[in-house]
Amino acid sequence: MSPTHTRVTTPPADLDPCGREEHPDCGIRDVLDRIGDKWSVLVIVELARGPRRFRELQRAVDGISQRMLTLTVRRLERDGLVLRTVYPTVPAQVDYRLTDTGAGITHLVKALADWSLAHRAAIAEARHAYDLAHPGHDIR
Amino acid sequence: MSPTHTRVTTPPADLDPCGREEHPDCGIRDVLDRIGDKWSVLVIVELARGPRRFRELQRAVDGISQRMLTLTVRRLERDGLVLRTVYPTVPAQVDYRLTDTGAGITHLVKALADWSLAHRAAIAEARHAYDLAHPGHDIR
DNA sequence: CCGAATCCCAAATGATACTG
DNA sequence: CAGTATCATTTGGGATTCGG
Repeated sequence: MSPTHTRVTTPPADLDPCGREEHPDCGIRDVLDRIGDKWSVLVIVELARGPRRFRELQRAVDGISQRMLTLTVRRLERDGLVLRTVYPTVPAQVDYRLTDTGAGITHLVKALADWSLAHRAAIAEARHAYDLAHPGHDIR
Repeated sequence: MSPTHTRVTTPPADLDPCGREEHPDCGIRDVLDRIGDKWSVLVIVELARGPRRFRELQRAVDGISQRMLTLTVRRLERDGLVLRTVYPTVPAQVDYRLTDTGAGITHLVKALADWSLAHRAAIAEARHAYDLAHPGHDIR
């Protein structure tokens, strides 16, 4: 039959913009603002393999500009995920390593990567089908 | 001694842009491009609580514009994470729900949220300390 | 080697008005 | 209600140059 229930949800979404009850909306924004950018995760992944110097990181991440690497590691340092150590040699030498907190995030990253690999094919297929069904409809 | 190798980077970055060896870099980019934007995760979280109509979603997510909600759900639909159903009533009625694939991603999101909540305080503190130690140094 | 400073472009998002 | 169309703005990020 047809849906007879008129009111559907319409909860008081005004109060408490964060997560009332138990759903985790708000916390999520926090993480995503931190690792959702273009490079942070890749840097974390590389650092998860061991301490790295600046140039090593730049070579490993492949494609990152000097400016973005600087910004990325600085933000990670600011959030306490990465420890930055400067050796007053000449020329300068700086190494980066994950803090304990930063190391903990690698588990999440791993889970993300696993899920992605597991569903990559399905997603690609869905996209292909969508694009066939909606020619000229550009939403990218 | 000094580094005798003159050439610095400029490697054949064209070949194998993805991850050689076994590290999962590439897959990660895939997921992040999908859920790393400003709204996708919030929409997914809301849909995880049950099917929603367009307006319901907009009210629930709180802050999202009509335009961005449209774009977000369209992309999720394209990737096969969300199923969009149009009822040819008047006025129009459309509902959105997670596909099985989309539902599976909620576990990741949950893990992300949990981690975030668990470390939120530590991160806030780290930021505060950093900002105190680096006054006027804006890296946001 | 490790950055900071500057300039500039492209993409993401927001605001607003209009429509079936 | 559920969008589409435009325009304005903000943001992310690349290229280049300079300095310790």
